[in-house]
Amino acid sequence: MNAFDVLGDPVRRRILELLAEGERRSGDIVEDIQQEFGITQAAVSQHLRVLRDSGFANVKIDKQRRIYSLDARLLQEVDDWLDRFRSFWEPKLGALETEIARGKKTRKD
Amino acid sequence: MNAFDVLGDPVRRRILELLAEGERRSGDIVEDIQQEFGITQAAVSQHLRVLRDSGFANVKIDKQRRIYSLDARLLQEVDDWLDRFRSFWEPKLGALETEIARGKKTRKD
DNA sequence: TGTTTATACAAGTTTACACTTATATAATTT
DNA sequence: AAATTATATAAGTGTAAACTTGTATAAACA
Repeated sequence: MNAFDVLGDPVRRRILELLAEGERRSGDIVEDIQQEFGITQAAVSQHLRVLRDSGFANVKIDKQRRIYSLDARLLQEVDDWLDRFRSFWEPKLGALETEIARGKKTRKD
Repeated sequence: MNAFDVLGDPVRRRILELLAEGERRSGDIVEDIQQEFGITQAAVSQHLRVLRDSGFANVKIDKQRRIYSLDARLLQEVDDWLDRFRSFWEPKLGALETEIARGKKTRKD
């Protein structure tokens, strides 16, 4: 599943938003998502699997808990893809200004 | 179809990339996409429809030609959504610097 | 040790969507 | 006017994916 397909699902986007605030136990995520979307624990778990498999999230096992955290690399790739469209909405800046400001990886880090 | 779902398809992403370079006739797009993806004219036309309907593209009729152009607003929305994740890859900047550089619509323009 | 808690996985169902071929519509050319 | 070109639409099909219910696994607790 490509990054955009993963992001296509509102539940997964919400999970990523939650993870943007920090690590979270699977159960907590399940709770939040059930509140908002009314789906089962199994369904949430499957979304978490997609996020793991696609590279958007990492898991740490702590006894019988699973601690999920965000892996932002694919989101950054999305951000990079958007570069070619930015001229449509960003004011034109000097090259240096832009580079400084956007923290562009001039050297692929 | 939400913005991310629209972007989930590689053919549609490619069409948007083409449109980022400027307006294009349907037929030209069809040609390019057929080269790259080997799908029929009908399939490309359907993708163009999705792009129209979802708000990613506008069409101008010129005799029997359809001239497609990019509507970047939804892409900007995606960009805005990414804001909450940027701290994961962007160096921390002063607030003013950031605002200047990213062309933030502090005043909804 | 038996029950509960935390989580994942399996199997089945439904629906959406990315295609295909075939056809429609309208402008253009011969 | 007939044939061709440019494009869209219609109808049908296969597949993927988002769910469901039910079960497995492993740790925690009583």
